[in-house]
Amino acid sequence: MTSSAEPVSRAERKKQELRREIIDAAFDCFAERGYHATGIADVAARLGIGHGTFYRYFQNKRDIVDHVVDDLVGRITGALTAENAPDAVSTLDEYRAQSARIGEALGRIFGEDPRVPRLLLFEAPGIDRAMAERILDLFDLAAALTAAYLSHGVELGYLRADLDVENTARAINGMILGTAISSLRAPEAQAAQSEALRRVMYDGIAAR
Amino acid sequence: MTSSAEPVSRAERKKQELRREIIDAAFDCFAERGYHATGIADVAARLGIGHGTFYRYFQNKRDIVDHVVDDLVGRITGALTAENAPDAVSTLDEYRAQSARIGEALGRIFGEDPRVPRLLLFEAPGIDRAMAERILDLFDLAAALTAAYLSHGVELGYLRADLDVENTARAINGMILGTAISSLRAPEAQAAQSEALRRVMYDGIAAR
Amino acid sequence: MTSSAEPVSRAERKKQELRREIIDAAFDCFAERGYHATGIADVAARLGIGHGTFYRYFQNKRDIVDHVVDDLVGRITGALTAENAPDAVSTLDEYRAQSARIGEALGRIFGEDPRVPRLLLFEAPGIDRAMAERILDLFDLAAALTAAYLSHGVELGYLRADLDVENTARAINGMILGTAISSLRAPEAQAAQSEALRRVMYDGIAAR
Amino acid sequence: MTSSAEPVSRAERKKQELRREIIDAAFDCFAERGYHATGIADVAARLGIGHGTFYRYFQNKRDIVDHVVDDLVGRITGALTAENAPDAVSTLDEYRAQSARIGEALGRIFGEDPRVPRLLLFEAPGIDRAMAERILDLFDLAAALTAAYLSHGVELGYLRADLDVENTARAINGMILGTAISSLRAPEAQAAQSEALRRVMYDGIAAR
DNA sequence: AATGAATGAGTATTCATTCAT
DNA sequence: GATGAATGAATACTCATTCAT
Repeated sequence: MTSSAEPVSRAERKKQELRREIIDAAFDCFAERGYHATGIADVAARLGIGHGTFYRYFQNKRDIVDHVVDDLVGRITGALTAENAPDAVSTLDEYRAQSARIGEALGRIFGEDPRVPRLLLFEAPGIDRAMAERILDLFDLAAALTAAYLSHGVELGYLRADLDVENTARAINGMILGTAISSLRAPEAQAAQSEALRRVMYDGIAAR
Repeated sequence: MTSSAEPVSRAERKKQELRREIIDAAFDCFAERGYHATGIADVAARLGIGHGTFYRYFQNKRDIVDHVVDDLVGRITGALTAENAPDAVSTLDEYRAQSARIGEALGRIFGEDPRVPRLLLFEAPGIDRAMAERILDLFDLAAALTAAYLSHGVELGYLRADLDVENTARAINGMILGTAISSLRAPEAQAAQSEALRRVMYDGIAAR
Repeated sequence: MTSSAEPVSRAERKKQELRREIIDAAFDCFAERGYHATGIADVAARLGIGHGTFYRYFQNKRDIVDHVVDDLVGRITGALTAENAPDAVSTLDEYRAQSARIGEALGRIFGEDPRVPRLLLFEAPGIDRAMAERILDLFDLAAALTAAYLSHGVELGYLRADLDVENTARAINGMILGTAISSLRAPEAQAAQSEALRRVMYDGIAAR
Repeated sequence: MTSSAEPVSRAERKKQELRREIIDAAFDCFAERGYHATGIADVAARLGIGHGTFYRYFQNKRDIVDHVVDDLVGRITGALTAENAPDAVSTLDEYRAQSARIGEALGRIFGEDPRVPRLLLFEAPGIDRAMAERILDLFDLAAALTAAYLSHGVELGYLRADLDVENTARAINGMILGTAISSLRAPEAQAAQSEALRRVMYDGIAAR
């Protein structure tokens, strides 16, 4: 009765905790051994729980990977909202600072843990058509965000007035993607990569 | 014995032909239904051959996908060599023409048949670690080629002298990758994509 | 300790009540969805109790179905004893009246609720050998009762003196069985069925 | 080329043979251990084949039991057609002879191998609703046949003119059913059972 | 050389039962 | 006493691969 008013009892909290742990363990397994090579038993064993327990928390193997991706997508979109939302800045200085923050945030997410790009870019798309579509949705979402960001830059007069924001957004996201993939093999090159990306973006490659 | 000197007898030719057809059929299946969802029986059925026959031409399921990827890699590197090799040009005009040719060729390969990027980027990396490494190798190769191309551009004075060719190459390849992925959903936007890519590359996005 | 002498305390009564409800719920489930398709969780959910609670009242899934069958067998034998016991009548008129009463009673039990024949004839025998034997025991019991009834009829001079009571009893019970099964699909035909059964029984089908 | 005209090659014949053996083995298993207690592996092991082979011949476990039942139904209807068809006789003597033949045939099918009634009456109805319906269909079919047989008897003046053929048919079939069930425990009583059945049928049980 | 019948390793999933709370 | 979270034994089914014909 004391804490019955709170929406979460201790049992409920325990439950959410285990749910979280299962998602994490599944992420580990899928990223390390691959979705198809991972059995539910592997995920359960990693947590030291019975594999029947898994099915108390998730419908089936396909279900968990959706939640794993949800989780990653949440992390990424979290990095691109709030203070980093396209319209959260209004001066050039702020714009530049935001630009740097976004780069850093993405760099941290993708670069710190190579399992993130591995799962999202290498494992997920091959799971099935529905998942491939989810990843494409994610690219579309990212393109829309970047486009909004560019539009804002054009409005501020910071970027070229004739910029094709939509397609340029996709090109820039492609560069970020390339950085993420590079980081799978050469994590140490990430800073230089980001710098190169920024230079291409702002200055192009042509001699003046 | 009579014709053992000749590299290819009629039987041998037949054999090579079927081998080729199996690779193509496997490509079709893998790209359309996915590697794991495709059975050897599906590939054989598409050709109207017995599925036992498959094993007379390829070791196993894993073997064939390697050959499918070989085939695609060959097509891509083919587009980037000969007249499009990094050092095949020596004037700015040639350099620009080559640049356009490469863009066109890649656009054709990736854009004309969405199954190519789908297999190479969405299916292959998730098959297993070895295949993921192959795809990363492919990215490295592409980066090396692009870097050589950029170096040449710098030497010619066409590109910025302080260009970080290695990392810029990866950024540019990332943009190409982004274009290829975009083409999965919006093939009609490809031309505009390429144009945006080129403008970013040569001019950057900043207002002057 | 205080009321250990009394056979039923309030708690004990509660317990018996829930026990009864579990049996009924199990009967419902088994008859509607089938024994194998029914989970203990289904039975518990129907009562709104936790499925762990089930095991405080019954040993296991196999145990409960025994009790469900017990219950039905009790209902049936109840209809065939007391005033309907084979030797409860002594005149032809009483015999006839008893005959009608038995028919009515069985008709009510089997006909009113098709789940009774469904469980007893369709579900139970397939559960396992032991249960099949129980059902055969039930047939034997019914045959013995009917045989006693026929013997009595012979003694009263109401039935043919040369009647093979044992085997005729089984034949008659077979007809009742047939009626019960028919009622699964055509409950409305039950009265006509019973009439036809009686006519065959008493008059045969041959023209005179 | 020699025998390519024949619809069945040796391979095809082999295939049909194994198919037949699987049905028989499944019948054995289902009748002896029960449908649910029987695994596909059991059926395969009984034949000394790999259990994967089973799936080359039947869709799934549910599929095979349908074929087993088909087989039994075929045997039974076979006994009730041709010379035993309701309208295959035209004189009283023939009618009686046919009656005896049918009794004999059914007695042989049900009595010789107790696994037949066990599977059909004890196992099949509890498998699932669809199978229960099949069994009810079988009862309906049998009732229709018996009714036709009785109608014919009425026309011939052999049976009571006021006979309720439909319901009487079901009563009679019930007696046959009773005999079949009895034979599970007392196969030796079958002849006496049949005789009692016939006497009830033709003469009734009442004293004259 | 081609075939496809046979094979069985491998795996996702269910559900009766237990037991700590 | 009641609960339901945890468990893992059990099993149907798939499909890559082999090999006799």
